[in-house]
Amino acid sequence: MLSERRLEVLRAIVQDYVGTEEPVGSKALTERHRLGVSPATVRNDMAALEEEGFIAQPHTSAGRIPTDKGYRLFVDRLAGVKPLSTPERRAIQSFLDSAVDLDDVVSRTVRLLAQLTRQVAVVQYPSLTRSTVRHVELLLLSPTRVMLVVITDTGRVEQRMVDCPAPVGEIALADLRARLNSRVVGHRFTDVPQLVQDLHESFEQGDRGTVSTVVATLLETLVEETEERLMIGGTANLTRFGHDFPLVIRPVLEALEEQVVLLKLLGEAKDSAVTVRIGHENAHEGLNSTSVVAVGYGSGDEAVGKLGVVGPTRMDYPGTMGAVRAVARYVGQILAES
Amino acid sequence: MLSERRLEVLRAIVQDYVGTEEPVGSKALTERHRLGVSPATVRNDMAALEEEGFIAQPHTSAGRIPTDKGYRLFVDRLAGVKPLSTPERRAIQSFLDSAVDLDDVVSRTVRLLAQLTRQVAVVQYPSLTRSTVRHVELLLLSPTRVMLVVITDTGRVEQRMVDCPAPVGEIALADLRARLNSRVVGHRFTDVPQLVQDLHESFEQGDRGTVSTVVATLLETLVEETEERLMIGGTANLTRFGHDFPLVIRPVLEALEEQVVLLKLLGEAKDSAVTVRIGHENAHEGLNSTSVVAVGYGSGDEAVGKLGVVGPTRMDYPGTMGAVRAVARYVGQILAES
DNA sequence: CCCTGGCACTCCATGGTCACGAGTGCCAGA
DNA sequence: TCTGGCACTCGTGACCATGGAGTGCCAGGG
Repeated sequence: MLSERRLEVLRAIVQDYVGTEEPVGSKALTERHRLGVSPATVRNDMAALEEEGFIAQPHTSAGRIPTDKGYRLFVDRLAGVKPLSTPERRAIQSFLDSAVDLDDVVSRTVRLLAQLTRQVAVVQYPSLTRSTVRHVELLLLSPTRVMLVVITDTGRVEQRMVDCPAPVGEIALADLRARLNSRVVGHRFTDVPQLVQDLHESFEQGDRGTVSTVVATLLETLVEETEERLMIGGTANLTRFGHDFPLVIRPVLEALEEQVVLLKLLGEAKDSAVTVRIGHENAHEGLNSTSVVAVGYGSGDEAVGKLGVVGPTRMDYPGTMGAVRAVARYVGQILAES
Repeated sequence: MLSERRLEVLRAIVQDYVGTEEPVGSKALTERHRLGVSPATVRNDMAALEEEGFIAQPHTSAGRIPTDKGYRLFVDRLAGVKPLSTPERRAIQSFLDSAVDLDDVVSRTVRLLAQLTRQVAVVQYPSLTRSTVRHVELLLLSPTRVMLVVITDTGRVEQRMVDCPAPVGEIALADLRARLNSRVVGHRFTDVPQLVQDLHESFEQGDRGTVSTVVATLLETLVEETEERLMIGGTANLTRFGHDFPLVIRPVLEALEEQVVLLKLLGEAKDSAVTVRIGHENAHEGLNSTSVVAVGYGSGDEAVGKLGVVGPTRMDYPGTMGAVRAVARYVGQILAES
């Protein structure tokens, strides 16, 4: 067990190192923090902390640097989440309020997060897996060409062209439209497949091909729509990684271009609380020297998406967590309103 | 006027420097290239080339490095466009052929360009300024809520919700739909505003508010749709910038995040021929140590969009130009087919 | 007139030495 | 259990010497 003071020393080390980006020694520590003990005592504490693996020295006779484990302890037990100032909150709100559509909300959120945290921001588009169908529309563009439009309860609209195997008339189409709607309206995307499974059976032989094609396209559209997309920004902040950054930055950039990796990363975050993954806690190798701070956002109690930032393990955790949490809240509000 | 041999020397310098990334001296040049003259002669030529501003030396008694002006001459007069190999072409084609929709085409193109050139790729979405309206659909979702759907001749579909100032009936809506279509179908986006200008006048007083709202939303949609968007990729290749890259990379990353800057950059490219902007020829300051190779792509003779790459001025121009040109061609083909 | 070999000069890069200072570990004493 | 003191370790930066690559210039030859 670590004594109270040793934890205090660890906290001081983390804070100083985050600020100066340089290994911190016992003397400097006692000068910058009111620990009430001498450097020699701090040295003993440091030795103990190193023994436990919370800090390390780059080389003998250099100051100490927090390890991933040290940051973990710091985040879990020593640091709170630093709330944003009132002006900051106001700025966030007004910036997000002026968004005109979903794309705009997401892109503004990314820029906001990047600017607030001075790190790389990642925002997942709101997931539609829980969306329901509000209306399905079919338009006859030519005898064998139908446009399929799906409207969701979130106000999102998707459309697709359908080439029919045989000419189709307005009347048959109206019939299909009506039956389709009566079956799927109000239901979740995920339930649609079984709801329309045997729809073609209730049609005449001649129209079955068309019905099947339309239904298939509808299912395709819904599946594709629930695919998760995301937006990133603030990559210029990667230059803040530190001196050795040429080596670090490449795998990070590569990881950032792999949407799959990022989605997995965000997916690991809990919905409700800010989740922090530090250094090697990240499964992806290229991100071993970065930390990911993420949280879910949503209009109600359920998260409809996640957002977060990627930065050096040496980051201001309380501030970053505060910013991420605040942005997630406001995004949730905005989405609930629209 | 520069003699033939001096141009040959410049070409050799550019080629060597691009390959080695180190200042090239007279002796090394004569060894690696069959110039048929001695180092001393080359030195004289170099002095002349330096006098004219085509090359420079980082410090006295170091080798020479091409200047922006030197690269310019190289691109204009000394280097051809290196065509891709047949396997490369085949790979491009099959990779692009498997794209399923427009977004996919663009994203595949970006990845392709980045991989082929090993540089940062930028692809502009096909512009819709020349598109025409194929069909306008209005759907009554609730008494005061109408969905507006616009279908373009390129198969693209856009939709928007309209909140009407007063309840509207199916009949009035059908009327509006018919008149709207008869006016705008087949016309270009840019012509639509004046075509629908006085449309509301032919409606009864009670419906005019709705008509105006719908028309306004239609115009909004078309304007927004013609807004230019783009996609970038391969930012990990920024690490190939060279030793001094920490200083160079930040402004480049910043510029890449500014869509406006990039659009302007691409906009400066000619439609039909591969355009190269070298170093300080780029208006944007952050890109003063980069070169931009861009070209328009299109399904017919007209360009519907542009694409290109951003890389260090020290780049393989013939190869890059070849790749950019080839990709643009195939993208044009793909778009023409769909 | 142009090319060539020779020569002196410049300057960067490399590597070695050295002193300094920050930081540590340990120990004896309060 | 804390503290002050002390010896020790190492990385850093300054300084210097050396080597080598490259240049500019000049005189001589085709």
